[in-house]
Amino acid sequence: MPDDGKPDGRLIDTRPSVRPLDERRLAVLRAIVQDYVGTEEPVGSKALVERHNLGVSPATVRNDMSALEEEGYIHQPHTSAGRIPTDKGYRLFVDRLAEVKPMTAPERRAIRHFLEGAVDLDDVVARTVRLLAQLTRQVAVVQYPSLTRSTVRHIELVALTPTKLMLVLITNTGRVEQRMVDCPGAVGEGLLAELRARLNGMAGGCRLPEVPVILEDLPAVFEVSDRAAVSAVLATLFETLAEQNEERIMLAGTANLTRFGHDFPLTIRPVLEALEEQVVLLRLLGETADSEMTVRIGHEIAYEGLNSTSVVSVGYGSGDQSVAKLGVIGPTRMDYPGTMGAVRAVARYVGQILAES
Amino acid sequence: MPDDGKPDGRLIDTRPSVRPLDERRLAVLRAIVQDYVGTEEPVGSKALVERHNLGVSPATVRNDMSALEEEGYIHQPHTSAGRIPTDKGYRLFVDRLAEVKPMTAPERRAIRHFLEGAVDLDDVVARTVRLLAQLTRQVAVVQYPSLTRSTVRHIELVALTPTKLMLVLITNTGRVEQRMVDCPGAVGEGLLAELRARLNGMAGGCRLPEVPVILEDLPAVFEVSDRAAVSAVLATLFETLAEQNEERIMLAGTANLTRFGHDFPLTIRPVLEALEEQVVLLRLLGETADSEMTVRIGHEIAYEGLNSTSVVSVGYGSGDQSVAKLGVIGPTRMDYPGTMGAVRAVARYVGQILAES
DNA sequence: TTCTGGCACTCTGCCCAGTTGAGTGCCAGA
DNA sequence: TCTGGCACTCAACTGGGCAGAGTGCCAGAA
Repeated sequence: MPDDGKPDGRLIDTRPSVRPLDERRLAVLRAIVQDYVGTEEPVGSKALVERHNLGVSPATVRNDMSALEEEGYIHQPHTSAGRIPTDKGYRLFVDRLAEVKPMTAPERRAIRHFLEGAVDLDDVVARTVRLLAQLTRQVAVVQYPSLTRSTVRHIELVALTPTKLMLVLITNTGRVEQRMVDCPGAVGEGLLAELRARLNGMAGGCRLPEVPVILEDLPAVFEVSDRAAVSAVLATLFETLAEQNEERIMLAGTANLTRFGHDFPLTIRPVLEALEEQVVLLRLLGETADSEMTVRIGHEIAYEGLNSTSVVSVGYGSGDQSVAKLGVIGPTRMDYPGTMGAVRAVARYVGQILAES
Repeated sequence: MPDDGKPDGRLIDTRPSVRPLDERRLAVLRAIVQDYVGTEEPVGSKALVERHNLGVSPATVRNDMSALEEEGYIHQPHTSAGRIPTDKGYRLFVDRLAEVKPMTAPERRAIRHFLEGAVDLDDVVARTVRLLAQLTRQVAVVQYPSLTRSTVRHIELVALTPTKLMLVLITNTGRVEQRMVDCPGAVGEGLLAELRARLNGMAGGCRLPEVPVILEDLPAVFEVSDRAAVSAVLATLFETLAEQNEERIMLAGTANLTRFGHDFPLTIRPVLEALEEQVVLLRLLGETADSEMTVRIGHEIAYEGLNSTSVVSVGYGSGDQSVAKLGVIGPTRMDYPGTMGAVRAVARYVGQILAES
């Protein structure tokens, strides 16, 4: 059989549906995605050869389209209409056809400058999310640096009344959590000072999840009469640490949803609903790979209301390690290279800003 | 002239445009508002007499409508269509024709129960705003108890490094603000303790805006060598107090915007944009009267993007005095009595919850 | 084998005219 | 002052016809 001559014959191809897509077909798919993203209208063979110089005639492109449709990469709303990429088509585009489009130097300067103006953690997050929304013209989501990854900078105890303490936990990312503690008996200033010193001595600099383990035996160090109070404080502290679900998220750019498509109310409603559910957003970001950028397209997203959207997300961190995630939510029909470029750039700069402060 | 017999003749009427509207006309206006709010469609004379038993014929109602239109209370999208209330019409409806619809007993119980489950201030606000959005099926806004009205419960200073302090301000409403302070020189533990004691002694229990006045001369009490550090701390404290624009707001129910009307994208876009501007929302709530419920309708709202909406807002507080505002934003075509009832009820219960905690 | 030009076909979208029906304004009479 | 009747207006719907974009297929060229 003449097949033998081909280096990538069927038998050794591990990507079964890819083989029939030779270079030109991929180029056609890329062109379709690009055009559709631009015009928001099904794209036909003639328009395609006019805008991109593919070097072949519309008829040829039609054949390729036919094949692409066969494979499920594009789809036709009705006979005698142009083609629209499917989720699978976008996936292929993102994986093999698109380059992340880097920000230009002036853009990068602007990002950096804007973020540097922040005065505290809240402001950093607020600025980041606004910036991201503006750059991508989509909905941006930024998660506050998470408790699990960060370390204890300081633990403070304040006596409000003899039996009522306030516990303040400060992390290296600048986050502050405070709780009230009701102690079973009066707590003297001496005990308070000792407890404060020991807490900071033992737990200072530690990762938050490790703190309970480290402090486990602390009550034993104190006088029997004081142990109840110490335990109460510890219990509250551990509770604070454990409440990881208290992770906060900030959102911006919801007005951009209005640029979603023509069939508004139906599409936009579930998205708005999803955006109000912190849980959904957290899960969305939680599924992001730690190191590299994650793109989820349409039905790849577990949450049903977001099935007509795509999510581009990435971790960001103050050092080499990521402490939280951020991302963008937009229509599946979005400018992936541009969006990915913006997301990556913003994540990098927030990381730098956090590391500096 | 025969006019003399009428007790409310022109000369003593201080509401010029109201006189010609006798009882029945007002009833017609009320009926129009009610129907339009329900159906979202222009309401005609025939439908009106069918649904409400006005005791007169459609022709009569038509005359009344004509008069109402003359006065600017209703308006016709085009000849041979029904009538729609104008902003002025809604205004009259709210002022003179509508009763605030009280919540039913089970509803009140549910509200109370739901709010009682809150664990801290954040949670109270979060629950309140969700509840309000759900009850009214509109966009709800709740302002965090404001700094200006609240008092100092405690001020804490924590040395992070010899020259870097952390200042924590705790208010009686449970709100906590923290700032970093860079001191010009090292701050000893003794100085820190004295400063802490004096700050709390002098400012504890005071209203926040009064604090700067009270502490103005504090540096003079300390050794000359320490004054720079004290001043630095005070500067940061005053800054924190002054940042009233840092007032926070929580939002819920934006998905309800999709029920806004048919002409979506145009209406909803500016609203979403407005909702992302904390400043706009704060001003909106800021214009709320302290004690009573405020209703602003359509063009009565200063911000242009919200000209097709109405805002129902009211202050709430932990005691007799209001410490913050909350409210609802919806289409001018909204159920005013019901919305006002819900807003009032929720405000009352949040107040109670805050007072208890 | 692959590409190309040509051709017939299929749809949607748009325009146009005609019809329907809700709703009005006005008027004369109770 | 209210009512019934009547003519009028205008948006919304309907159906037919037309234009245009796009396809699929086929026979012939490279």
